[in-house]
Amino acid sequence: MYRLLVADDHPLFREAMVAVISRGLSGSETLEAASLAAAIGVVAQHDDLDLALLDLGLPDAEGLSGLAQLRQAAPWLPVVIVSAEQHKQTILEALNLGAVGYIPKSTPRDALLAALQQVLAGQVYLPPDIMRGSQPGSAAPPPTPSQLASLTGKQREVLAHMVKGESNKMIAYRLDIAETTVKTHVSAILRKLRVSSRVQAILLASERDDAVR
Amino acid sequence: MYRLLVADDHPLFREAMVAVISRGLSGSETLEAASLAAAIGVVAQHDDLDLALLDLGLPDAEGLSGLAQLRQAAPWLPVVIVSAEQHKQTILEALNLGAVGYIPKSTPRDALLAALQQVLAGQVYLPPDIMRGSQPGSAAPPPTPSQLASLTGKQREVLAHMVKGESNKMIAYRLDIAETTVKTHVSAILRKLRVSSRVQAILLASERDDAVR
DNA sequence: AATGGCCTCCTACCAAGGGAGGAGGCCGGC
DNA sequence: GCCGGCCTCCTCCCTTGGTAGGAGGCCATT
Repeated sequence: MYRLLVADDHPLFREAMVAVISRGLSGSETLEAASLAAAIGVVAQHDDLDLALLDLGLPDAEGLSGLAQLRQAAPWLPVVIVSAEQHKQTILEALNLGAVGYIPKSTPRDALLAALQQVLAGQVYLPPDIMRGSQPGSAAPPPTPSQLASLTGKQREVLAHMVKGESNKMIAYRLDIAETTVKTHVSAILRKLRVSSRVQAILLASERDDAVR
Repeated sequence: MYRLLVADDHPLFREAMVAVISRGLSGSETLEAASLAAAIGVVAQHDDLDLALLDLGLPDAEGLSGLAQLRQAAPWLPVVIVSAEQHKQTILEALNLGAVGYIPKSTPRDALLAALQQVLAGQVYLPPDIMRGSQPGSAAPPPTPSQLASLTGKQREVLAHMVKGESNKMIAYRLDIAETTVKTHVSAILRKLRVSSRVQAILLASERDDAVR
C-alpha cells in the first residue's frame, strides 16, 4: 500500500516501528536506514517512497541538519521527524525545514499509527501539547540560546557581515582576508548553527542579532 | 568624430551640454531626446552611437529604471548618468545597472569635458567625492518604500518562501512549479527590488515584511 | 616540548543562484 | 480581434556558495 523509509540508528526502535507499520498499515513496505547517509542513499534509489520517518540524533547528522540534507536530497519526499526531544523551537524549525510532522518517541502505539495515517493523507501531525501552548512566537523558551555563543570571534565577525547581505567576496575585502578564508568561516558557521545555507544562517542570526552586535 | 546622445528634458540644459561637446570634441555630432521614450527611439535607429548622456529625472522614467530600460534597449551603448542627485547609493546602483559613469550636474565645464573624454576612452568616470567617502554600505538612505508593491502575486508568493530561507528547489516543490520558473520569478524580484542577490532581497523584504504577509 | 584551538590560505570539485533569450498559453482591456 | 501583462518552462552560460581536505603559523595551556 505505502512505501515508507525508517531512518533510525537504533535497530530495536526501527524494528518496533516497522512492526507498528506492518500491523497498522497492512500491505505497506518499509525500508530501513541506520544513518543519514544510508537514508539519502535509499531515497536516491527509490523515488516511489511515500514517506520518510527520520530520527533526530543520527550519528552522522547533528539534529536538524539531517532533515535539511534529506529534504535537499529529495524535496519530493514528505518527512516526519521522530524524536525524543520535544522542544517547541525544534519542532517549529523542523516544520520550517519542510517536515510534515513531528512524532515524539514517547507517543503510544495507537496514536503513532494515527499520526502516520494523518501525514500519509496529506495532513500535518504535531504532538498535541505543542498545539495548545501559546503562540509560536510568544513567550517561547530561549529558542537558540547557545549556538551563537559557540562561534569564535572571527566567525561572529563574518556572520555580522553576512547579515548585512554581503557576498563572500565583499566580506573578504572588508576584513582584508582571502575569500577562501571567508568560505572556511562560513562553512564553520553553518555547521555550528546547524543550517544548510547562508540564508538560513542569516535569518537565524538576525532573529536575535543581540548576539551579533 | 563621436556621435553622442543627450537625453534630458530641460531644453536649456541640453543646449548647454551640446555646446560643451561641440566646442570640446570638435567634429562630434549630437542627437537629443527630451524623454526616455524618445531616447530609446533614437538609439533604436542609430546603432552607431558612441555614448549616451542620460538624465535621471526624465518625466517618463522614475530614476534608475530609465537606465535599466535604456540599457535593455541598447546593451551595446555606453551610458553616462547625468544627474543633480549625488547619493552614493544611487551612483552605485547606476554602475550596477551598467552605467559607465556618473556626472553630477554641478560639474564645471572643463571637468565635464574631461569626464566625457574619459568615458569615451573606455574609462569609468565618477565624481571625486564618492571615491573618497566612507564605505558604500554606511548611511544608506531608506531606499525602498513601495517597490514591494510593484511585485506581482506569484512574485510575492515566491518572495515569502525565500524569506523563510528556502532554496529555489524547495520553493518549486512547495508551489508545484518548475525550478526554472522559480528562477524567473526570483530574477524579476531582484530586478524590481533593485538588489543583486537573494540575501539582499530577503533582508529588504523582511525589514518590512508587512507587505509580504 | 607538545597539544590543541584558532586563523590563515590553498586546490579541487560540485551544487545552487542568477542572467539572457526565446517560447507558448491564458486572460483582460482596448 | 489584437495586444500586453502574467505565468509557465526551457536551454545555455557564468558566477557564487559550500564542502573536503590539506597545510602552515600563532598562542595558550599543559
